[in-house]
Amino acid sequence: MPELPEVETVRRGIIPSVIDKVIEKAVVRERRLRWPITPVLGKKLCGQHVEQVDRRGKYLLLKMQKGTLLIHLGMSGQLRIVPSGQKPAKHDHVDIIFAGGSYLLRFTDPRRFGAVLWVDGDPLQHKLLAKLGPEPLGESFNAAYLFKYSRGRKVLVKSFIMDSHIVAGVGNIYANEALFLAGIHPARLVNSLNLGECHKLVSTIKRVLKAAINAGGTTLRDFVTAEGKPGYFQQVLLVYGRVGEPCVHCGTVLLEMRIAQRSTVYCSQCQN
DNA sequence: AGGTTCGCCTGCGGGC
DNA sequence: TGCCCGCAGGCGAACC
Repeated sequence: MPELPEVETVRRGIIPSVIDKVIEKAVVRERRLRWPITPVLGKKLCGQHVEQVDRRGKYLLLKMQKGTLLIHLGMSGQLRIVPSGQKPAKHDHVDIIFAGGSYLLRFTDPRRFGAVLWVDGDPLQHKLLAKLGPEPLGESFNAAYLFKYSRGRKVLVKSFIMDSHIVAGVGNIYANEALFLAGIHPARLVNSLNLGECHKLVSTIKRVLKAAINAGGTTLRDFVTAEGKPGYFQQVLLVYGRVGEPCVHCGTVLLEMRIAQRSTVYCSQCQN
């Protein structure tokens, strides 16, 4: 599952190949994604070129002259640059073909939780983006912000930091990791965090995301880069996927619980 | 309105 | 070997 660092890695990876390249056509083989791909996608893209590739949370924004292609990789999505001759495989749903190019941009997504949407006008006003919280790596996501918006909220801290309306793009893996590093139990009511704990949590969220981006988006088993290379898969995860194994800090066996139906791994000794 | 659960999907691993 | 089952989960929609 691509998390924010993986999406950022993809963004950086495709930039050199897509910027200023004129799009000849789009080939859509399967339009049933999270939302159906518009039948006019090809018409919208034809003759345009990508001016800029931005990211908002886990959404990629390919900005063109007449609008923006909004892409989400969902659980199993990939966005790769592949040679023009490469035949599409089973779950290769969309190809974006450049005029006279020797390669194309291919969207693949076995589970089809992802999305490929055309947006006319300002993409930030699009309903999927308009209500997103601040970027986790941005300055506006800070201790004061987390403290302020958590007051009076009766929700678990893990659910809170995974709420995209609070902060955009913190997924399950990094929520687990950040809470461990912050020494905060995932099932704490967010309202019970003091300002110091908010500070600690904000800084660990930023730290784990930055470290993963610097490592090239490597934490996921099935992640592939824009070049189609698998991630380096360094062992950087301290709690996620390590239930039953010893805590790297104190040696206590890590426990698992379900929070909002998502796997939550923590150290009962280090996280309070 | 805040909080919780649902549903969309396929691949994979384990049990038999 | 092959089938069945459960699990994985981002996130908007629907529900309470």
